Amino acid sequence: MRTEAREERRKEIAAAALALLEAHGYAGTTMQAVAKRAGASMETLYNWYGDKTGLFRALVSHNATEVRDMLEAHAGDGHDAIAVLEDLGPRLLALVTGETAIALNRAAATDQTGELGSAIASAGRETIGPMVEALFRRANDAGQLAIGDAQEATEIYFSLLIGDLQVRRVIGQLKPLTKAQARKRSERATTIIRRLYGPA
Amino acid sequence: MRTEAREERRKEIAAAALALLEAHGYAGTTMQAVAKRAGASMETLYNWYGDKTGLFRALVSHNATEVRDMLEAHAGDGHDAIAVLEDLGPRLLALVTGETAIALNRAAATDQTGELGSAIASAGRETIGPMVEALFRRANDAGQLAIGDAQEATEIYFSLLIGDLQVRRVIGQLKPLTKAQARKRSERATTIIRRLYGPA
DNA sequence: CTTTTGGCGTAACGAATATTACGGTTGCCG
DNA sequence: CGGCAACCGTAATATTCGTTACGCCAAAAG
Repeated sequence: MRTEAREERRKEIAAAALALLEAHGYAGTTMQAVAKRAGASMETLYNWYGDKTGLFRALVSHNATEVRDMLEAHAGDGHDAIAVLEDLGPRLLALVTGETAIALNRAAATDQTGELGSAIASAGRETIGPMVEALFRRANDAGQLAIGDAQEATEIYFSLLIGDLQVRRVIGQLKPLTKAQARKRSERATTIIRRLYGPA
Repeated sequence: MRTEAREERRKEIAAAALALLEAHGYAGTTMQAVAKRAGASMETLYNWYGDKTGLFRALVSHNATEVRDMLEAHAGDGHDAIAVLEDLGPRLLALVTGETAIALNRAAATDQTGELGSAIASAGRETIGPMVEALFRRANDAGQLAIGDAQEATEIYFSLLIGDLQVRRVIGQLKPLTKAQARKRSERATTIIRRLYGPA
């Protein structure tokens, strides 16, 4: 199989596994079902991914790079860091509370090894975090905000933006946010950040 | 079996199930293991709880009332609502990020029916929430804080206090908080609340 | 064109476990 | 003092997957 076709097949398998994961959860997603839906064989699944955990680990990191690419495309380099933040907020919310992210978090919740959790965390903490932190630094340098500790500001911003939405989604107590809800919540977060760090 | 002894046995079963849940997760906790550890029979388990989900549903609501009682004992009626909040903060954090709560949330994450999630949410949203909301109202009436919308203030407070700690605990990416960490985080939340709502 | 590699579809294997069944025992109740 | 209802300990039962094995085919390699 040419590398190109193989890459294509990987995406098909990932898509199949993800769809099943979102629909039936980790335990409810069987290798057979993934194989059937992807039009792949069990042999391929096990040769490529080792075991079930490996398949979903690949899923998580695949998804993580997608998220990163998507965000970097919108991290913007405009002069107005706050405007970028206001654009980024609803986008981030949609991502972290979307079906895909929630399904992956649910899977990680049942994974005793913690590997899935690590993969998820590295996408969030180590990729998205620094991106927002850089934004705050720029806002500080531009005199838009007076930020002492950019890392703490980032933590506070995420707390305000996301809060407990993810857990509530994970335990099935919250429907996906509408665009309006996401925008409102994002606005609240930026408003508070402005009040906390706004220049005197 | 006398009602008293039966109540005792219920507690033993709950304790056994909870211990196993914390150690091995929902899927890893078998009914056999619960029976053995509790010194109960399978027959009793199924007669009393119906099925495995029923057992854990009972566990959640049992735990919820315990949490509520524990908090109500400390909700205090002192004049200084903020002082009460500062005492409550670390306690709340310890609860929601503790082994028990996290294990129950993990279980709810795998429960397709959403029943476990509902039980958890009703403990949080419908019990703890109003309790804190009342505190804010009192602080407002006492002139300590100038709060327009007590419900929104509560949401913001919880976001700042808890943030994404629970998800991170659930996916195994965070160890239980030390007392010092909990205190620090609680202080940050109250400080910000004061800056947002402090009287002019 | 022949060989070989990789992959498909399906079936078989084994282990795990939710749920049910049952014989024996204990303690309440009339 | 019997009888009965509840409960214990343990053993089936039946099903569900993760994982492995295999026969066949297509396409890449030489």
